[in-house]
Amino acid sequence: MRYEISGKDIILYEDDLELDDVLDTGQAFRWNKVGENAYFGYCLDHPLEISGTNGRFILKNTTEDDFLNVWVGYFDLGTDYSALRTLYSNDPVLCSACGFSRGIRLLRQDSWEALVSFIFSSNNNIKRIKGIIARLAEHYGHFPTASELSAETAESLGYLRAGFRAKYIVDAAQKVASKEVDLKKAASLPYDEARAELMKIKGVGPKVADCVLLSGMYRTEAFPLDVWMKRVMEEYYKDGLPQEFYETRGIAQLYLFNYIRKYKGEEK
DNA sequence: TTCCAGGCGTATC
DNA sequence: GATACGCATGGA
Repeated sequence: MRYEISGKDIILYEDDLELDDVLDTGQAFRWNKVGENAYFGYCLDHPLEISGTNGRFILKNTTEDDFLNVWVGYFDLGTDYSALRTLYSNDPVLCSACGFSRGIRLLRQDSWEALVSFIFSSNNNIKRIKGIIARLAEHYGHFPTASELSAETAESLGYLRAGFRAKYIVDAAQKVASKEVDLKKAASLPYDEARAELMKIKGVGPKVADCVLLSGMYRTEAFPLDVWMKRVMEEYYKDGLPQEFYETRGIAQLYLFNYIRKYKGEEK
């Protein structure tokens, strides 16, 4: 990663990044495509318009402070994804998946934002998830805190059209606001304990907990198994994923998920 | 009309 | 602990 300041913009040079691979693949739900290789979206309440491809990107109207304090972390620019793909290339299936979408990275999201987002993702599709979250942030004028949402009820959240998930959001907000579930502490617990802690929240099962751990707490050993990944495991990894990938299997999952969803999704 | 969507809670065995 | 089933909503 290398960058330079150009007027009010930041120019970012990063070979292992494509915006379509990270911002439009179901990792984060607050980005909208505003042109070819161009997106507008948010990390919590930090807005960003970013565009570019093939190793060169422009972060429009971004200060160096915001770049270093928010976006370097968000896009995980301190991690060498070429080295990860070299590791994964020891496995034939992962090797294909890495070649299929080279620009994938793990977005390091805020844990609360990730928790809310992935509760909404349950038995839902990406388009609707994005709509629900957009209505929520628009209603408050910012991404609401747990404390703000803890005063809501399933009924008062009716405008979200979130269906049965509204009551889960209220439960999450109340438990996080009261520290009954302490997201900060959970982030540093051993994996199994952290997962169990998150699953105290109604609407958070194994899959949502793993998504929050991976995307919201940068626990790369978390390995979300959704319907698509279950197909991958049945088809290619009947004996489980090779142990050598354990520590970063969550990132391996991103490549595999994107591969199966696009490749197999278009097949049927 | 029916089915499905990055699952989960509940009931039942 | 494993396995069915319902669940809000909206698009295909």
